[in-house]
Amino acid sequence: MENRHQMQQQQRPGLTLLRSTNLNLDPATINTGQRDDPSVKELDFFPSSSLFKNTEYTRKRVSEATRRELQVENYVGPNHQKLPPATIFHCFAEAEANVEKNEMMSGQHLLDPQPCTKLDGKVVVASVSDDKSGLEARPDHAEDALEQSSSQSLGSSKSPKIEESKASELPFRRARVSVRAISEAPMICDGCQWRKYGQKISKGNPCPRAYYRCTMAVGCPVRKQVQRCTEDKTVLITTYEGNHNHPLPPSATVMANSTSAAAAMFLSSSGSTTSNEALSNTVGVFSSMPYISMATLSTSAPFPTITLDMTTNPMQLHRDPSSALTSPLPLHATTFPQLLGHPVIFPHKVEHTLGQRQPSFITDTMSAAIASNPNFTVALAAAISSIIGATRGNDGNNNNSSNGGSVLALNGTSMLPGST
DNA sequence: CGGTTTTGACCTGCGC
DNA sequence: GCGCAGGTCAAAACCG
Repeated sequence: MENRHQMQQQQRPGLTLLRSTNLNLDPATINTGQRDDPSVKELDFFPSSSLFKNTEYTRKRVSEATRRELQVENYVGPNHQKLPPATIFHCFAEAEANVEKNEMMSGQHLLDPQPCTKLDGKVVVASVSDDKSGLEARPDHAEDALEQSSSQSLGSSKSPKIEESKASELPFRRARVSVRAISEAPMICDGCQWRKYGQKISKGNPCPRAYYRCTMAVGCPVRKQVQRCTEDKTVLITTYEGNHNHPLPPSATVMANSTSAAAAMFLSSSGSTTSNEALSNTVGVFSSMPYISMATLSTSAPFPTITLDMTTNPMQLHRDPSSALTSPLPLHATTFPQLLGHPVIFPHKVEHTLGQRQPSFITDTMSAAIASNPNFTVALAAAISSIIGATRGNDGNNNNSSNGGSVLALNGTSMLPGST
């Protein structure tokens, strides 16, 4: 029996190791804005990295109008502190420097090619399947983390002893991020390429659960489960697990960042706080993600799971009308553009602009930078997240520090670098 | 023909 | 130890 299983493992590559080509992403699945929009500009976003040396990447167009929609929501640390303006400025300066650096390097892509963001030698990993210290993984350990994630996903193929020792080291072997969204489509389009490898009817739910594996890169450990909600068939529950080992297209990055931000906040909190605090902190993150109305955390499951509920009204659930930062704002029904391709409908969206909450000297800078260069938002997010990483390092000693981390919501989307 | 989906069998973990 | 349920494998069928 055991021998048979080992044979299965050895024979597996023939099926699971797939193409290095055929990465022609369906244009409909990429958030390119209005394709006929005259303001649409063309830009490269894929690297010529070794990973994709033999792949074909098409030039994708990104709507200028879509980019202008990017909004800086607010700056909230794990303890709900506002980020000091000086720190924000530092982030912008760093972001600008990185944008310039990236753009000067010919042949370099405009977006970070790695699932973790490198900043001046420091790597900040926002990972769904990460260990206790994973949010500040060292560069030379980034691959180890991925390897670990991968091996954990395929746990049965590893020796029980290794599994055991790893499990004993890690308070949570891995976390999952579950996204609830209203969709008529069989699967939400998150910009990644998936291969279905199984389907199962689980107990208590007549709707089958489908299992998908990311096929955008060989050996990518990311998996997801898709299932319809028993109570409401229009609600699609997508559960992500693992860490991409390849660059993501912008449309995928948005979702990946959002989910990784959730997991990252939870995991970082869980390392040094109680689960209640972790939950509190994690939920706090999503006060800056208007399209995510509810973030719940389940630690009763084998793996801690964060559920991002995009199906209900955020203001009714989590906004505190007495707070200046969370005062009621005009709402309107909208779709979430980053997930378009299939109509994923989010009931409400906070609508306000940069200047409403921040001192003008900051917001003007932000507006100009964001509007003029989409790369800036990416670099800015990376810079801010690097500060988060630094802050996390001090969390143990300084839980009430006013230099808390930050979450940057762009167009209602966390831009914390990382991946699902 | 190569990649994807289907689907029955199998493995593993967990509760009793 | 046994049964159950979730998760995965992999051969066959399907598809473009």
